[in-house]
Amino acid sequence: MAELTKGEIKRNALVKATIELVNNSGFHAAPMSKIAKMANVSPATIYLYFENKQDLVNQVYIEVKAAFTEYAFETFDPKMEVEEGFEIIWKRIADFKLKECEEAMFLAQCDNTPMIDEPSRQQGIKHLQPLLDLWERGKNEGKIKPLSDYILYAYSINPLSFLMIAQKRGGFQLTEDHLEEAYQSAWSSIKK
Amino acid sequence: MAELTKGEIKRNALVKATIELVNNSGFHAAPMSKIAKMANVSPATIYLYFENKQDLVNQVYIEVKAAFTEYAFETFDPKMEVEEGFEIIWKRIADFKLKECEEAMFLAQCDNTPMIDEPSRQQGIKHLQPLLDLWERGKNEGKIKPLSDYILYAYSINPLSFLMIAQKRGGFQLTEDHLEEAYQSAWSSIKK
DNA sequence: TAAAAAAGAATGAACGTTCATTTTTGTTGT
DNA sequence: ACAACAAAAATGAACGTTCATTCTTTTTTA
Repeated sequence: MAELTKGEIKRNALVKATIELVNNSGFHAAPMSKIAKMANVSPATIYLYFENKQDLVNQVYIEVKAAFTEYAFETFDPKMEVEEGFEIIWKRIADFKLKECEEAMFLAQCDNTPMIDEPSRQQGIKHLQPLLDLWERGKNEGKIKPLSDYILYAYSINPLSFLMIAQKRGGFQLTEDHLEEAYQSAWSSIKK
Repeated sequence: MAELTKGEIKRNALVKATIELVNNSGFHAAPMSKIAKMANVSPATIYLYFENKQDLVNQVYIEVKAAFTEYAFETFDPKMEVEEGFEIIWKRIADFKLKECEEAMFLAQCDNTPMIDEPSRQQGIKHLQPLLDLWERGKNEGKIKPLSDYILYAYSINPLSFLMIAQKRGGFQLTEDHLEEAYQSAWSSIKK
């Protein structure tokens, strides 16, 4: 286990509390006082680690996004065949969205609102490069449709966000079978 | 043109102002005073038309959602063949998301945050029934994959939301060609 | 001219942030 | 090993502001 200083522990608690509260109530109903209480910390302590509320959510966003992409590419190797690489990345992303549901919900909310300021959002996008490179190669090898990265993402990766939210809100249970179906849909919409 | 009473005009201005402000700043930075100012109305006047702020966004959500689905199904007829029906609905939805960008952005934000309370959200879902019925028929006729409605929606309709936001945020221009490609991706991921 | 609609100013609560203190930590001299 | 103490971390209370909402008055409508 990594050695965590007392400060890091407190900071992590604040990050976790922010995610949980923003997920369940939204930015507008996640006051600093509640975040502090949930992290067992004084409101004033937050300002030892973050400049202000905006800085807090920006930093949480960047960190969660980084954790997400690190997880997504962990078992991927750029030397893999395009088909195998895509399947591995896709399934890691699916894993993350279903297992680290809180984090993924937070990202979805950030990506669909003006909650995060633009520089932080840009920062979050950079990490996706390995997937874009893989697609580039897939297009060159004639294995992937010659579409814009935005369209490829919209039809292969992004649907997972919708399914995750549907699952979280109830009324839909995403089983292993569903996952395999979803993967087939994803691949069939981008493969040549 | 429909005859609008003075009250209806004021109410519409409030709805429009709410959409614009929430889109650009988020719920947390869209105070009643600004909404009122943008609608050229006194803050107190808002309370003649809406109970409170939550009621305001709930009502806006329900109305925009209703306008969206009315537009989506306007040229659709349940007697159509499944393929034709789907294409027509899909393209109407695409139209709406690209032309009525403000309204569509607002819906995307509502659908991905706890901004709207649960009853209002349920209310908004109901309108999609014609599409679900079409899919049901498509499955029975062996034209559409026997997948959960959630997965069908995630892979055929929802990607449009992602593309719309990407377009709005810049860096991506959704041309007519792109649209046709997107439609083909949508159809190929749900057709049997 | 009465009723309805609208306005601006007022109100109290809640919020983000800061301040004055206290507590904890780590270092030094014995 | 430990007392003394300075620096850092953390706190609860307090501050000024902003917000949603209401109240009283004025304007518009019928």
